[in-house]
Amino acid sequence: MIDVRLVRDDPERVKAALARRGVAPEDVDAVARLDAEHRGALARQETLRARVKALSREVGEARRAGDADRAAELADESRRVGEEEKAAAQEVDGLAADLRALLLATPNLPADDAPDGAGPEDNVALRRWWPGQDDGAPEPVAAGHQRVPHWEVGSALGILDMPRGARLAGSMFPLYRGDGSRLVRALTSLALSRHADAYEEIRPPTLVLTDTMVSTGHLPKFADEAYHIERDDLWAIPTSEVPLTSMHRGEILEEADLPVRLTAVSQCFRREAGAAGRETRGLLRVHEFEKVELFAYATPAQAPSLHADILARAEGLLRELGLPYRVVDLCTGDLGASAARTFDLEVYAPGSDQWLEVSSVSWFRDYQARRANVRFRPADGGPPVLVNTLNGSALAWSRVWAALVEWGRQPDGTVRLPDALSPWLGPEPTIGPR
RNA sequence: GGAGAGGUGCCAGAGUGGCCGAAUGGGGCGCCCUGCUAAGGCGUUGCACUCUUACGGGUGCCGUGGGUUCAAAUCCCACCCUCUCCGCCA
Repeated sequence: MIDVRLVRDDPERVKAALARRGVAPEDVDAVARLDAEHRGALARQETLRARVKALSREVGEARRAGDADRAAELADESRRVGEEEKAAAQEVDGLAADLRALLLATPNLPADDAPDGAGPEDNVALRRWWPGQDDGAPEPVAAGHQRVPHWEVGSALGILDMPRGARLAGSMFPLYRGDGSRLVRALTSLALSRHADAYEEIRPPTLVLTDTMVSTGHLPKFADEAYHIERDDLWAIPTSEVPLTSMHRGEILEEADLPVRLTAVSQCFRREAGAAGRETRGLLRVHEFEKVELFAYATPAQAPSLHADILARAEGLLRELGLPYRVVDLCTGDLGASAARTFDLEVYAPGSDQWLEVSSVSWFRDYQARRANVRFRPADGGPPVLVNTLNGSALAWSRVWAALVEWGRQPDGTVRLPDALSPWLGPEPTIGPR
């Protein structure tokens, strides 16, 4: 949620910033108008309320003084004012709800240095990396034996069983088997151990309350994208960013304790409503996947270096895994609603012949913290200030799994995996036919 | 799931429907005293919204949400959470 005060004090700046991501200026005007109406109504209601309280106090005083007539008279007047106050309060509540709904639907202001653009086609590819690049190796060209999509490799080796996953849960719910399953586990272990130096490991709940989903901005706008368990009114998290953002919800942290750095592994659930066809084969797009997340609560001053740290760690893992990737700076038109700046990491998968998004590293400024009400008390003792939140995947395993299997496929059909996974899969890890 | 107890400020812990944003103690912070330390003395100690150029006001918050009342931490209802016992269970 953006700061309504900013709309109040500098509407032109908000309009200019939001125009970069396609929000009409009238929408900002509507917020400003509703805010003014709300405050006017609030002032009226509070004045009436103060009058009721003053009269009530006088009733008590008159009673104690033994003046029953005077007391009855004052009580009558207080009742009358109370009726007015009740009506005024209703108006205030209505306006407040409207204002909140509008603010929740308003996206974050993009960072000044986020590139302008209307959609994915305007994203800026910042850099590419591939194994051996530093030593002058040319960008790799996939050989014929690597041009086999992972769903074919997976079923040939018996490590990925999409048909049986579909039997259990419907399409787009993968079922990993044998070494395929071990590979997922190894990737999680690798990532968590790499982040353990600075990030506290968390195992959050996978099902959360509505408030928790609202804090990150996943509700109310993207309700169709999430699985909802109606009977208990719980939501399946689309990413552990959701529970991590709410971990300190409503708290006032000490500046000395910042940054708070967290890492978590969780299952992630996405309905992917409307998605079907070529883009969804195999593991390209699934309803459930496992992901290791990096997350930080920070002061505004700390935020940029943490954004860089999370990105560097995600890239570091891809380099260890030897997967060619590119870093994409999302343009204002493609930025998620809550984010001010986002870098996507995309891995090239030769068999699927696609760049696959395996991480999204975002800086939210105080947009999420305002919803979640997470603040810190400055070391100099001033009033509490909203924290900044940042997060990024490091990494999402379904697509990494796909890319590893495709790049690793040998002419004989076996799959050679990176040595970084040896601690969990043994020396020179290779997946052969069962 | 059943029975019982309880949820008050940073912590502990009082609280009769009006004089309670809340006693008291501890902690924190500031000052004083003491050569230093300990002890002691004095003071101070929430968050949010809102009005005002400012000084300074107003409103809300005693688990959450409703209700009763001229007036609610205090009475009523619902829900949530914690604890104890029982049941069930990986």
